[in-house]
Amino acid sequence: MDVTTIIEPLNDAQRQAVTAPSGALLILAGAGSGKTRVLVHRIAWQIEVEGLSPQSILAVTFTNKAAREMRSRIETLLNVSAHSMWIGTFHGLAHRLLRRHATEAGLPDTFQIMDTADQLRLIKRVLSALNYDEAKWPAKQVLWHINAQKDEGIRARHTAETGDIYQRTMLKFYRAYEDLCERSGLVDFAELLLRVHELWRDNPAILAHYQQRFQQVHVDEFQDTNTIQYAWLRLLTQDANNLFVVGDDDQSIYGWRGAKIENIYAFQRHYPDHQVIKLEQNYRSSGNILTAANKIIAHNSGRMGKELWTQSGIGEPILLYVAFNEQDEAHFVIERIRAWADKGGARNSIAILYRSNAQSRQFEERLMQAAIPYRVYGGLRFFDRAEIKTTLAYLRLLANRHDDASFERIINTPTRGIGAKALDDIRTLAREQNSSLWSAAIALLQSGQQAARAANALNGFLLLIKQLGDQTAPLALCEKVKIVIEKTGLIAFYEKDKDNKGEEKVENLEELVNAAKHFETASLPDGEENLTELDRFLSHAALESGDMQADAFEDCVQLMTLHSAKGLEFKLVFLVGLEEGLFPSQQSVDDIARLEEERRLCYVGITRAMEQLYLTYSESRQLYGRESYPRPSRFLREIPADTIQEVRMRAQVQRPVASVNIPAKPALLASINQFKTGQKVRHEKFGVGVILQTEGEGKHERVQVKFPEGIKWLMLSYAKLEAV
DNA sequence: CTGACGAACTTTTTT
DNA sequence: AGTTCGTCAG
Repeated sequence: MDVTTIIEPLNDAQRQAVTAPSGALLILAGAGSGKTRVLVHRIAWQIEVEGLSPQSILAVTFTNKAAREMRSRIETLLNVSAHSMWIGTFHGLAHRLLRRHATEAGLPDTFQIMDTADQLRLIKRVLSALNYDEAKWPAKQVLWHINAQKDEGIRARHTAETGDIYQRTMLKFYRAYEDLCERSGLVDFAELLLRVHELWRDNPAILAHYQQRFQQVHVDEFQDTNTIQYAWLRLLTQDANNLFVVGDDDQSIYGWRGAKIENIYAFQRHYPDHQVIKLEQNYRSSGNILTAANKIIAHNSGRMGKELWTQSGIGEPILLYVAFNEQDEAHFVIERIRAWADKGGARNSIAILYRSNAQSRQFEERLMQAAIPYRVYGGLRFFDRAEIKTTLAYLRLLANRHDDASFERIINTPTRGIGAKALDDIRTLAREQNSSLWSAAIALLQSGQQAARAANALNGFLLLIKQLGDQTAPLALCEKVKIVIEKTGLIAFYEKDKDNKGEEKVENLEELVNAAKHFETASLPDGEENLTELDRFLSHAALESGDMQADAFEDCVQLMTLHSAKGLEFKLVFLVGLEEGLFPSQQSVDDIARLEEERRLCYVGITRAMEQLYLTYSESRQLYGRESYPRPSRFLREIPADTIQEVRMRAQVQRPVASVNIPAKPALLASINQFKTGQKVRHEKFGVGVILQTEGEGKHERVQVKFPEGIKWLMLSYAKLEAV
């Protein structure tokens, strides 16, 4: 293979990164600077030029999608199968390692992975078993606490029984939860990572084996790694310094779920001989967009420092639209989308980006009205759907009778007359004899203490599972699935459910059979040879919740949160709802660290745009059922004026009734002389109040008024205020 | 076990 | 406002 294919398409900085000698490398890759390309070409370089064998390559990503993309791009570039390379997510790779070394890691061979919903179910069980009131100890909070501990590498046994009641109680939950997981053979997502860390830490021989095997370790989105993930990487590479990480401190937007930007600084301390290479040339956006992005992010402190630039010229100005209300905002956006499409622009090159999911509705309604096809990201994924999870729970119980999370899920789904009472008895007995629910159910039935009807129902369930087990044992995976959905009555259950969703669920179940069939042929066991096909399928389902299929290739306008937009690019981007309290979100405004994360989110949003960026905000917005009059986002002020142009549109939407008869001019005049701090005013809805402060001018002038029911910001040109 | 009513919420999401 | 979740009666 010709080496020029690898280095020819690269710019200087990229080439420097790709061809750097082995060692600790930190690639600071700005948005749109070709970071995946660098990663892919680096790996190709190591194989083709440095002569590394594909087996000695490890590449870690955060999402399955990123892993797939990297693998396929390497295959395209090298024109060989990348099968023998370890490319995957942290969780996927951890899973693989644990399957290989289950015994050393202290896990049963057939351990299964549970997702967050399963985990929550188990925690609820722990809480009720320990007799704690869920109102006072919300399961969600306990889950969060346990995961946070695991992400920091802390086990229950590492924590001393000191501290306040809260700490001690949480510790108690943590301990009980660990016991339950152990007994059920279940492992949550955080546990996968923690276990591998412990496996390597406590088994020098195993660690040495992998240290030797993986001559080069590559990490994508390094700024998103949490404590345990970084600790994992360090164990693997600390002696050889063979760690190649790519990341962007300015695009760290997952601090709230444990990601540590500090890992970037820690990297520089831990690998003293490291080299830093910055990728600052941007191949995505026009000059104005980059200028705005650079200026905004410059307001953050403690950055590594990076300035994006482009050869492609200034481009169109960024356009700002100030809407009366959220309907007007949506209307404006849809008009511009229509204009873009009329000029022949593809709809799937358009994105509407918002801070919170709730904002999508206005846009969906308008798009629907305008008959423009659209797609909202972030819905339920395939393996997360209730009917799918239920079927999987049956399969899991077939694979392992002591899987309590699954047992609970299906014991009465579809309903078979096993009510809360019976389930409670089973739980109590399980607790008393310290056994799984399955064993307890058998014991309960044998004790003969139940009412005839309850005993009958329970017997029916146990029998069903036993029969299914016997019947499906010799069958192929997809036949197993087929039998399960038929014999359990799930199909019949959903067919009866005419509430317009039943039909879809039946289709999904059939799709699951398909997925199983596909899995039989597609999956090559590796590191999982000792597992049954069913076990492997179940792990696959847990680790890969499955992108939403279909629609993806249709020519649709894309609607998504700023978080889901990371890594994507669109010719035309609408960044909407730029208002204080929304973006930055209310919860972030009085904490500098969180505010800076919001700013990075804004940076991410802006840098999604290739050709045209629209920013919008609304002067009034319905929020939690109340009318609010938010101030424009501070981020707007951080964008240089010469890159922005305000769009004036004639009102095509009715103004709110309260303001329809107020001509703009008089309101403006009135605002100059009439209202001052300390003055009393009357509002038709809020009553009499006192002005606390004023701000802005002309159409944008607003006053803060203290009313009996609270303090409000009011837009003078819309709120009908009378002097008292 | 279903359905209805009322209370309590309400940033972001992957594995 | 709209949704979800838990409790209560039937």
